[in-house]
Amino acid sequence: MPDPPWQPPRVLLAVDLVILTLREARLHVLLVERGIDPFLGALALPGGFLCDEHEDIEAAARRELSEEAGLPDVHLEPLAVYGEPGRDPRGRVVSVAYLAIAPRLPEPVAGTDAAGACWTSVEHALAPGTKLAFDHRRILIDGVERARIQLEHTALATSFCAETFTISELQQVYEAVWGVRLDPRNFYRKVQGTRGFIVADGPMRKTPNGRPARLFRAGPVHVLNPPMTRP
Amino acid sequence: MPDPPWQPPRVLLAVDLVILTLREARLHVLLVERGIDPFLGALALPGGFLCDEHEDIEAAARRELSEEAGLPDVHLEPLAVYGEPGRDPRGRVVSVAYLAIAPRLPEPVAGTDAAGACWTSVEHALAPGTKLAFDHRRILIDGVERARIQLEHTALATSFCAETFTISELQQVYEAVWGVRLDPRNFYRKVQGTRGFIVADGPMRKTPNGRPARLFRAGPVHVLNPPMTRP
DNA sequence: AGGGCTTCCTGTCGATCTGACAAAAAGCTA
DNA sequence: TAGCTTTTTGTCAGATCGACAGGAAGCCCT
Repeated sequence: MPDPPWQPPRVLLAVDLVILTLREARLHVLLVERGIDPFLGALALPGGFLCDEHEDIEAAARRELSEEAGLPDVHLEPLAVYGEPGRDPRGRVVSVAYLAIAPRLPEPVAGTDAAGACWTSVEHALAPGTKLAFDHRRILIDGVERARIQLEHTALATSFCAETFTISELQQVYEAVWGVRLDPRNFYRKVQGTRGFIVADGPMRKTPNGRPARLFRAGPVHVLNPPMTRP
Repeated sequence: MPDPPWQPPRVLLAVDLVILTLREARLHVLLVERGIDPFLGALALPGGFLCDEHEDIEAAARRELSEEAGLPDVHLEPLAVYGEPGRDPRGRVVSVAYLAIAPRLPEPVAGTDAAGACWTSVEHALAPGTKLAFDHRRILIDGVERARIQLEHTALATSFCAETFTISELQQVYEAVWGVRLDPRNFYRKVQGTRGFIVADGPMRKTPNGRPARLFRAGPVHVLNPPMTRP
């Protein structure tokens, strides 16, 4: 059968980043104001196209992470693919979304490439009145839900914290991401009972207000056994 | 700044399917023998390129599911993206993998498009001597692991069963996918205690051997609360 | 008909985990 | 030193889980 040389279609490949952090005990996401044509001026997740045909997708995500947010070394994991035909008016664009978790940072962002990059509370970013470019609202919802699930089964929460942290700081991570209040005593017992989750960091202490707290750092294990269960 | 009209690179988009079922109480995956150039004659997961630029990715997965396996209506969910630059010798191919679960079928496959499609036990497909095309070994490993996790938290196990099933049939699903032996009495108690997982299907019974068993069908809920825990 | 076999279903029991508290310990401030 | 805050250590009842006993309900065989 002399088939005509049918060629499969080619698509544009993009990466989008859901970069989450904690600011003032609330979950925030990094949004940029778009400076080019589609959705110009609207808020969007950081991201961009593959720079050349030989660039690895995760490498592209790390490049955007560094270019647009100045965050070289943070937790990064694939989230999902978004390739609905009509999602980008420029043509067929398939986007690979990544979830990135950054510890609390002093100033919004420094040395960025995008016009205006700013931390926005997830509550505000997902409020009915806020418009996000493309299907970034859906991507953000999926990213937050993924973070919530990962907090249950993995040690992701330590990625929100600095190198050393107290147990109540870790608890604030869970409370902010899950959007619930937890009992400090039960949380203390649970976290201490999950071997390998956190390890004591010398007898050092810290003095915010009240009794000084012990300092810990991330433990060796990544999957929590038993898992943390949200109410 | 007069930027030269830089164009982002275009890539080929493919879908690959990890289609799992149960045969003789063991987990099987559908593999096809490749009939064209790269990895000709080798075993591979069913899949193919997007047929045109406007086809939805999940629609393409359903199309392949129907063309190569003759399975129109089965559980289908996105698995992951595989886009490493060197994974396909023909050029830059990014593949979206899907996980499909089919109930036990009488004959291997009927009315297929691919040359030789056959159910292979996952144990054999992942044995050290078996070679799979591209990075399909990695995709299969990820698919099986995903199925194991989904069995814990969702009612996916009912997708392996016929419309009505006994509790011990459901238990065989868990044992085959998890690769463990479970206590029938504790399994019975656990499944019955998870409300919405399975619902009784009349007082009907079945007679394989031994005392007749009650028949059930899939319940309304998809996420299990509490989850099933593997040992 | 009755014994033996298989599988299904119902319970029991101790160990463990969880959620809701009490209360002591250790700092600061007034 | 009293009062306040936050951390840390316990306590205790209820829920859950793994291991097991044993009855119930069919079949097969003699």
